[in-house]
Amino acid sequence: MLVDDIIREIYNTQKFQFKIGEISEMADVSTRQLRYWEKQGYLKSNERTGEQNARVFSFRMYVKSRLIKKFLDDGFTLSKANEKSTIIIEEMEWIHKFATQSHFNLTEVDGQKAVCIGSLNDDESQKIYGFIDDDGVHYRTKS
DNA sequence: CTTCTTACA
DNA sequence: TGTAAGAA
Repeated sequence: MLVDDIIREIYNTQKFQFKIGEISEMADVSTRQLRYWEKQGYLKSNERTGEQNARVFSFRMYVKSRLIKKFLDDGFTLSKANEKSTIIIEEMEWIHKFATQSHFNLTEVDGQKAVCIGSLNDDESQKIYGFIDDDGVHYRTKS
């Protein structure tokens, strides 16, 4: 399975806080592994909650456990799987920050949200805008 | 039924 | 890593 497919699969999830059993089921990883990965510092759980001091994992940790699982399946060692997963998580965070902090680039064109990519010359009508819908991303000038 | 820790195969 | 035990 491709990383992009996993990301897409993950973002269809609605819930954003999970118990270890839920992470285990969703990411297809044993609870034993999850506890071990946490002990190694590959995963971090939030403040323990409830009577049994049960771990609570964030959505990000679900993403990471799912990625580690993918790389383990690909034959990487746990240590390497963690490194590769960490890089992807960091990239995702960077992109998320970029997107959420780039409001100054967001405009409305023809009633649709769009981001100005720039223009090939000084002509305002030549500015290229990026749009996104269910079919994906596409670019065009103002109509 | 779930999770926790510890210990052993 | 799996599994079992006893406790919460």
